[in-house]
Amino acid sequence: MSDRYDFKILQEKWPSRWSQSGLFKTSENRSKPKFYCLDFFPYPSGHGLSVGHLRNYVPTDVISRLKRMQGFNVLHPMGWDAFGLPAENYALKMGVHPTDTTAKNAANYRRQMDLVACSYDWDREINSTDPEYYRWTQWFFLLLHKRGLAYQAKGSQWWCPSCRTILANEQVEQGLCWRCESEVTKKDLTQWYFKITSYSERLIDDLKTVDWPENIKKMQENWIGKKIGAEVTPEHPFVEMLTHPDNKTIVEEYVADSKKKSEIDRLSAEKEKTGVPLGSFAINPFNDEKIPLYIGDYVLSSYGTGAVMAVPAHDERDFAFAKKYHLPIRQVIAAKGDEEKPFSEAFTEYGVLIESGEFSGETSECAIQKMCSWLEMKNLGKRKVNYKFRDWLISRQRYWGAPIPIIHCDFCGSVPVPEKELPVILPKVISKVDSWVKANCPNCGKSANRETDTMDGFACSSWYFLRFLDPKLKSFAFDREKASYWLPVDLYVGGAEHAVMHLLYARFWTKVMADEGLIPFNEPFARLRNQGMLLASDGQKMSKSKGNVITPDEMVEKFGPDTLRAFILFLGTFELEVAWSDDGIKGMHRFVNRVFDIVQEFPGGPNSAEGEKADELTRWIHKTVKVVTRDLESFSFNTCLARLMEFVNALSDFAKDPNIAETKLWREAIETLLRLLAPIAPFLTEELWERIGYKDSVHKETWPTWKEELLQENIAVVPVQVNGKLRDQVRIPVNFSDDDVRKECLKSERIVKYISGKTIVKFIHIPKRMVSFVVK
RNA sequence: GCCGGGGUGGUGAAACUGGCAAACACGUAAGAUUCAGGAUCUUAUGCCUGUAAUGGGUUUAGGGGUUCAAGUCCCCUCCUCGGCACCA
Repeated sequence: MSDRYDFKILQEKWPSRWSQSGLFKTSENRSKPKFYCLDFFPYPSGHGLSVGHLRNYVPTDVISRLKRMQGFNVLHPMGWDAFGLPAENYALKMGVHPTDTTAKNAANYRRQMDLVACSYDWDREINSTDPEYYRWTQWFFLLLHKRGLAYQAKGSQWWCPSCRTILANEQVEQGLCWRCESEVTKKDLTQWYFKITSYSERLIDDLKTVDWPENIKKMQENWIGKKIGAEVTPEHPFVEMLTHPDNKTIVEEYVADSKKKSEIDRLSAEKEKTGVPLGSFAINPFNDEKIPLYIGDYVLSSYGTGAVMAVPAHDERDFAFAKKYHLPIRQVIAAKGDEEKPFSEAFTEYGVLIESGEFSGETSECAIQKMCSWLEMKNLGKRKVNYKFRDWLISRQRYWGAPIPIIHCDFCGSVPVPEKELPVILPKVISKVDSWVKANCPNCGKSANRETDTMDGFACSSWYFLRFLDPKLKSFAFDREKASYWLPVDLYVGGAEHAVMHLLYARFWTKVMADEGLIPFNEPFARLRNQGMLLASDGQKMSKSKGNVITPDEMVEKFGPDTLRAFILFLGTFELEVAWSDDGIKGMHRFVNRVFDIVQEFPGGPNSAEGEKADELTRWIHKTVKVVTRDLESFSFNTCLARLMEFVNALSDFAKDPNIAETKLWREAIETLLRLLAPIAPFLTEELWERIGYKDSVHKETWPTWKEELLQENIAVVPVQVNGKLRDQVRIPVNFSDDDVRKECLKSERIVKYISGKTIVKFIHIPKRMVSFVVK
């Protein structure tokens, strides 16, 4: 047997043994506590995985392995969110059916995940494009429909010309399509929506109950955009109704004109605001004054009622508009104490009301409340909560998706496909096939047409975490009893780019399921963490077109899976973006080899170790167990590796001493090292575990624990400051009183040098940390 | 504009409730080994200064403050990345 670390031999040797013993199969042994560790549902792209993806999959794998060793029942599954455009476009271009591309790509992902030893339970692999999967996506559509949460409406919506489909609001980022980054335009179409807005309150409130990164919670909150104001009758001024006959022509021209302008122009904040008078007036209920009505392009039709009371003196946009059209600008709020100050631009801050009748003198905050109450009292209006949030548009004008299970009947309207007829299976051919579209109305039996739009892919990922519990179950989407055991997901890891898409949609579906009584929880993901992006060594994003992609395949070939895994963890702070380093991975390879050599060369012996050095090694063992455990649990993978490196550096020193290296204590040290390293470097540790004499797998070992009392030292080396400057380090027994410490410090010449001839004004002693003299 | 994250050596980064700034690596330099290259090992490495030692000074974007003590807390300014953006 080779006495060098040869990862290629280990890669041959171990995987078959592991799969034979079923090491990573999830057990349903309910006597253990459970841990559900999940990755975001990946789309298996034709490019395969890059090392960047491993920043997601390696940490979750390490945590899963840690939790297994800690005695948890771990569910760590993987599956494929495989509906989507690339496969469809590829099919159109190359004539290969998406089913085949999808299967091929998924198999490749799985091969690469195996390559880096991800310990998924592959018996639970799922694929959203499998009819046995999407039948349940369709079932959930029907559930939403039944509960009045799915509806059709015509409206102006985002259209991506490159993807040739409508998108939901969340899927447009800075005017660009989230997937292909094309500029989006608007289009009017009748579309299916899910009424996610009726869950706005709960989607905000329940954020308090989850352990998620603050910024993701904030993004969701901002996206929902709750705001309280007053709504004053009339509630909806339709343009035609309110247009005075004399102004009809110019208003119509204006509306036609605005429609021609591109979305980009209309959205620009700097653009000059335009509008035309309707020729009619509204009455301000507060002072009975006539207010001219205008139609303008800077008021959003989709927010609130689509009509606003302009306040030119206190809003920059209204100010600009009023100036342009010579409308009166009346100041009613002033800065406190500055009420007489002349006024030349919009004053948008809160202040004190002036010239506002009975409300004059009130602060803005109070006035808002009082004026709302005043309106409500007089029955002229009421407090109103508004949200920026829009309903989720789910129709996609694409082939490769889950068909919306609806039949359009001329007589009965849109009729849901009966549950027992699910799944509505996609036609084999990528085009509208008459024989597929034609169907009988489930209601009246007359001939009717199927809905040809498919569902947004985010529908598939809104419930997939339930399917893993029992992926082959025929009778329902998931096993309800298992759901109450396994869920919610204990740890969920993926990229921050899904902050307001997938994560919001999945939360919404979960709440609907809870309302239906299907599940006993309201939030699907208890703890969420986002990995940072991995850039190429040139600091740019890895992309095929730039030719800077690094694959796990080439790195495993060069350094093996253990080194690659450890390096991915060591590379940088988990949440932050970091650039790949070719030199860095060599350093990690050195470390892995050092571990191999030291364990191999010094397997320990029967002697017992005594004395100061033995105590020191004992402290090292316990301290390392403590910090490594803490670091893994807090996602500080980089410092975790640093601790393990320090430990190995220290062991290298200890090994030089035969009074240590041939003892049982040394044996304990290397066994502890192997256990701690097992989740990170599964091949290396398994091989060494065998070589030091164990028959069974290191991955079945229990996670080491530490004894707090064994990491205490009797003597602490404490820094001593004089007037804030470090002057010496003094060895102080930990049980010394403040006075003893003071005396001990004053024995140091280096300290006395700075104190002599002066008086000690203050003496501070923080045990084991710091001594500080203040002298004058 | 608003919201959120950042700014620490040549590089990636550490630093728990304020308590030795720069752990752990990479890189670099010198030495050992080697026919050579590579690999490995040892030592040094924030900056300035130096009488060379157990020396002195200085340093966490910039400025001010609180404190015996500040990367960490408070105030102001600058830069940067991400999200939202005519939401009245």
